[in-house]
Amino acid sequence: NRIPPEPSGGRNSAEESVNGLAGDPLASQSSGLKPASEDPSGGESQPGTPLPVPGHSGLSIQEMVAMSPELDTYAITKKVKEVLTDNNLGQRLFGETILGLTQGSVSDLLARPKPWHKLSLKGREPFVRMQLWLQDPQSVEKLMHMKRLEKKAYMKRRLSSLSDGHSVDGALAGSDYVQGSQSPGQQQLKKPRVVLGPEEKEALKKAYQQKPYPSPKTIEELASQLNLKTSTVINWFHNYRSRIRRELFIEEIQAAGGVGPGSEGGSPSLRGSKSGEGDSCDGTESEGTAETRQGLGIGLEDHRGACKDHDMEAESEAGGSNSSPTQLDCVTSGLSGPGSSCGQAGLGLFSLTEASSSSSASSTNIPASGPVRNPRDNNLRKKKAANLNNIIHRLEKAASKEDPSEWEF
DNA sequence: TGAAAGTCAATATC
DNA sequence: GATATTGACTTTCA
Repeated sequence: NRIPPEPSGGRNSAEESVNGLAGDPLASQSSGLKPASEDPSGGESQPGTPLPVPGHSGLSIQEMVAMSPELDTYAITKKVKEVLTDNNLGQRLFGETILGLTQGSVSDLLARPKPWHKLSLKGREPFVRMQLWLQDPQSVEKLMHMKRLEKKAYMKRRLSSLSDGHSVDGALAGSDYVQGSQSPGQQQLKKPRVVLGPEEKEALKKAYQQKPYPSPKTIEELASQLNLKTSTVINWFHNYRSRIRRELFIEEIQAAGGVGPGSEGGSPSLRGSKSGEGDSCDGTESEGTAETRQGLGIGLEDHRGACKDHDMEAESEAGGSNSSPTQLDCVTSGLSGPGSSCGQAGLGLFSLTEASSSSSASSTNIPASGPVRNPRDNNLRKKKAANLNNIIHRLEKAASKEDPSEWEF
């Protein structure tokens, strides 16, 4: 992975920023800006653990990551978002200058940080960088300075392009900063981005519910039925599994009562029909997650194991009957409604696959009687029902096997 | 070696 | 214009 080019020709790569945190020549100007971290040691929601400053300690960022104590990734991202918002600093500038990441990555990282213990060394690096940045009393000043430099450079380009009779965009397009170092010829060779339609996504999600780890044969079939490349289907499954897992981490933190986004009502899993529509691998939703799992003693690793088990079950079931359509038929035909023989695989007592994709409580099959509940309660109920489904399904599976050694939990 | 993790960058959305 | 999403790809890990 490369570090993005420098925006304005200045010394602002992430590496330099980190290594230069202690000794940056930028003068501290009193501007009334909210300091990045008035209390580096951290208040209740503050990123807590102060790190040694690389410039002083002589450590590389990798060494610092390796030596770093456990950091509260949620508190760090929360604080970073706060500082960026308060000072009107963009994710792009922050990402490219401080983290060496692109805007999209920064957005993702800030919105869905993974817990420290789930991160690899490489994954921890941005959080260490953020922590260092927060610790730096001049962090905001430096970034503001960078912003000014960028603006200056932009104005300069605009002026010169105007005098040359070229558009600014044209001038920008020719720079590394905007387009990278590709020549126009290379740009034309670029593959167009595949954008999956809602039907395709729906079919893939249904397929995922039945087989989170599809066999190559299933992938082939899915690809041909959806008219996609097999690599697209493979990528989709990789990405979906990965993103579902991340949603689960968020939920786990929330359930643990941490500083997670839930404390502000911003759980990604509850964002309506976007990424929150994620399903867990065994026919339930991602919402059937930590809270419930913890209560029932099912951890994430167990959950993942269940995915594979379920996959194998689905695999054997799919090819096992001649009298009913295969699961794949059901997935791609969209005929899994009531009365159809489709849509039953992987479901327990409550049918949550389709209905609970909506954030509306009434869309679940959970009885609506009783006192009016707030959305949080409904979500909890959905989670519990979904998890119950999962357990019941596996119990049923287990019970259907004569040899106890074949029971799968 | 396959799956997960991490990231880019095009595109969508606000 | 800034931020969010997501398909594709590379790197890391078990």
